Amino acid sequence: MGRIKTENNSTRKDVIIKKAAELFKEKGFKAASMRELAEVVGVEAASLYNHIRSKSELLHLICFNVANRYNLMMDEVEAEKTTSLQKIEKIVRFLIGGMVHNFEEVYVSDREWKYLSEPYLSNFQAQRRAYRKRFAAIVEDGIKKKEIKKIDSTTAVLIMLHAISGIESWHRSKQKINGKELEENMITILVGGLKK
Amino acid sequence: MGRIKTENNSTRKDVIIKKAAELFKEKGFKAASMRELAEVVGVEAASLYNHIRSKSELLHLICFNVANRYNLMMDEVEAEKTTSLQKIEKIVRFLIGGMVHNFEEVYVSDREWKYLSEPYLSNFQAQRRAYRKRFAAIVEDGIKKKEIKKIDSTTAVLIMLHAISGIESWHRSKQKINGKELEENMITILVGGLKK
DNA sequence: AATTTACGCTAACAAATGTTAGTACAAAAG
DNA sequence: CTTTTGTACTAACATTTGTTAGCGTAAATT
Repeated sequence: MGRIKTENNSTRKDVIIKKAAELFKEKGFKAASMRELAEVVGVEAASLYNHIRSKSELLHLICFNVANRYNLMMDEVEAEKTTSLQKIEKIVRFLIGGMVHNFEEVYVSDREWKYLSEPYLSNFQAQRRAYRKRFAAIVEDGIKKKEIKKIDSTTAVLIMLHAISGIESWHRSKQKINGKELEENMITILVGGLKK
Repeated sequence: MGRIKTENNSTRKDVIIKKAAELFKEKGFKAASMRELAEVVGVEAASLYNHIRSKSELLHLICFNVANRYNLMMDEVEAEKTTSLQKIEKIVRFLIGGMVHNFEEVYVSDREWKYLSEPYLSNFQAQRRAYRKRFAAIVEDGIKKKEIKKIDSTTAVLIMLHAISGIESWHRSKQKINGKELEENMITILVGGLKK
């Protein structure tokens, strides 16, 4: 077989990571084998190791790529001088966008992170906790300012994050409404459910 | 080692299924091995096969147990003569209760069903689809009767189901509010987000 | 053109997996 | 007490797994 085909200025490693995200999404990290990944990439299994260190490296590259993007977004939102509800809406829209346009990667980061190996596992979990805390703080702030119903902020965050990760079902579904429409519907229900 | 200890009038098979649900929840179906399960049960791996046919039998027993309960609940709700919003509230409360009190089993059925083998996989998916359709029909009905905001019913169902399955995080969380409080908060946000 | 690097291949490995065969013995049934 | 059944054990199996070693050649660099 020939070489791994790259396009634009992505490396061969990038190609492998992309295909890995698709495979891990479809089969789950544990069930996906390196031989399957190799076949999708168009190469023998052993050849993958010219580009990557291990299977678990693939997982942590995927997970931390997503986590970093989320953290950056959160920095941006916190810096804004807008109402809490507007901040929440921005976060939710960002997350929905991620689920719609970077589906595989986000999905894997969401569902397969528990197979990360140490020290990445602990690091990832810490980042996740911190991120949720920041999100909850915004909700809390909105409650104090009476923009938002008096509810448990942790539960509100939990609902939003998981509702969004459910976009997975939307991807699978046959008769799907378009992405923009999905986003507006989700905002209506989620943000609408918070508003006082 | 001695025999598998049963209590009340549960069979040894029941004990294995229960432990399997816990293990599958913790490690994931693929990552959980029969040798690990055996250790938890207090027996050698080969001994499990005196009670069960295969690893995958365990998974489908767990999944269909949950699916059957859900279908029965749905029959009951549909038969009621109440408003759509009341029906939805009842469904949501039932689902939350399941996540709180039968956590392992429900979690496994929710996240690991894709590892079912045929023909169980197709059967399960069909039941899942049907169940969601029934749920969406109730939402649809509420929209027609102007009890509920004009939204895409499929999206509404997706949000509710996934928000509820996110109770997983609540289980993991250290400083958790109690189950009843969680339920009321979820109802406020979810049902509140639908109400016109 | 000559040399070095990148990258593909085949072959093989040790470990882990689900599962079966065959055996021994305790509990239940007669 | 005797027989039968249920259930646990050890040993072994064929596969599948991630990964490494060693080799050859095409591409890149000089």
